[in-house]
Amino acid sequence: MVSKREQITTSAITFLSGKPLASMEEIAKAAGIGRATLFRYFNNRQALVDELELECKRRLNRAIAPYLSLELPADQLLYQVIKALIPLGDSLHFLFFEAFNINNPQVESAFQDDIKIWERLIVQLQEEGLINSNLSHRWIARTIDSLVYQSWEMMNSENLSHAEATQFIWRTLTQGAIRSV
Amino acid sequence: MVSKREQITTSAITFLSGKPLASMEEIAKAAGIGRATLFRYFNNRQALVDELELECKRRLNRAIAPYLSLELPADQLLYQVIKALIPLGDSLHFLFFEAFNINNPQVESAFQDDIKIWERLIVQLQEEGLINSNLSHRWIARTIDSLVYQSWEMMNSENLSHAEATQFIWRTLTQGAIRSV
DNA sequence: AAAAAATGATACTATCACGTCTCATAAATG
DNA sequence: CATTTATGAGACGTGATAGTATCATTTTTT
Repeated sequence: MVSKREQITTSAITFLSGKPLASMEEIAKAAGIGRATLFRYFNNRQALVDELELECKRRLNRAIAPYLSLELPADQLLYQVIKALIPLGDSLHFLFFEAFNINNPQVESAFQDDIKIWERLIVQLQEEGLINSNLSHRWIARTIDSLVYQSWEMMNSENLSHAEATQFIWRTLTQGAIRSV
Repeated sequence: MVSKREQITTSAITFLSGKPLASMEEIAKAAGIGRATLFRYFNNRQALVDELELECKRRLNRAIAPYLSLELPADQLLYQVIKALIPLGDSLHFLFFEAFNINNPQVESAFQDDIKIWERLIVQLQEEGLINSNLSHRWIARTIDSLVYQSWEMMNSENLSHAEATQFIWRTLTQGAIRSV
């Protein structure tokens, strides 16, 4: 039994991930409710967006939490995390687009924890000698982000399956995409 | 001697790549002209955006044209193309953002040629046995796009140099970013 | 210097989306 | 069945922006 507020949230994340600049009326319509009702649940657009960002964060945390406690080797951990993120394309796409304008400091601070988890994972990879030492931490972190993001778009527009997406990302990360002579 | 129209175009591409939703007034101000003058050069926003997209396309073509005629091995060709694209971050970033809403069919068809050039390059790579055969053409094309795009953002926000960007992209493409045990 | 063209400022209209409010109706609750 | 609550439709005011039009001023041309 999900609350109506949760229904709206879920619908809005999906809808906004496809049309980030949609009006409140469009968001309401996509959720199957009237515009007035949407404003009854969320005082204004900012309140809605804040809520959506936090919900996305919760989803990401929930998806990867099981693996963080397993004490896996860093590369296996990374593989599991990527695999777990793939089905969360909506949330990730929404966050990527919204990342520019996270205004609410409360929301922003909530994401600091996740950034730390991410950094810790990269450092762990480095300590186990698994990072291509020619590349910087930041580059690697962003490359992973980019590939996950790209997967979502291709899963939407060019029927790429979850399984393929996971494999493509992993192969690209560990083997590269092309061979140089 | 560049025309005023070209000055405006250049300024607008740079400005919009940083603030894609800027108003006409902001675009005018960034170009150092009045809003009215901006509307004298471009009848409406759509006309401006169309022009900017075509200008970006011209820049990309101009940058890579020299290498297309050289009959290089595909991997060297790709390397040169990527290297040539790096300084065009503004144009690429603008196009990435605008890619969603290319409405003008005339503009859209103009980009078909480039897509073909891109596809041809990937096919050439494949024929020379340089593609990781576990990955699809589309995946590889998009991965390259993503990495170039990512470079632009990092060159802007985290003082990544052109040279580093080129090397990071190439290493990531040919070696991957991490090693798996 | 005189004429012509380009420009900036400003006012104006139209549109669109946000956010508020009211009211009639539907749904849930007792 | 009666009451309360939730909802949808729509009116309304507000503010931002697109696009048009005017006019004084600057710049360019001749």
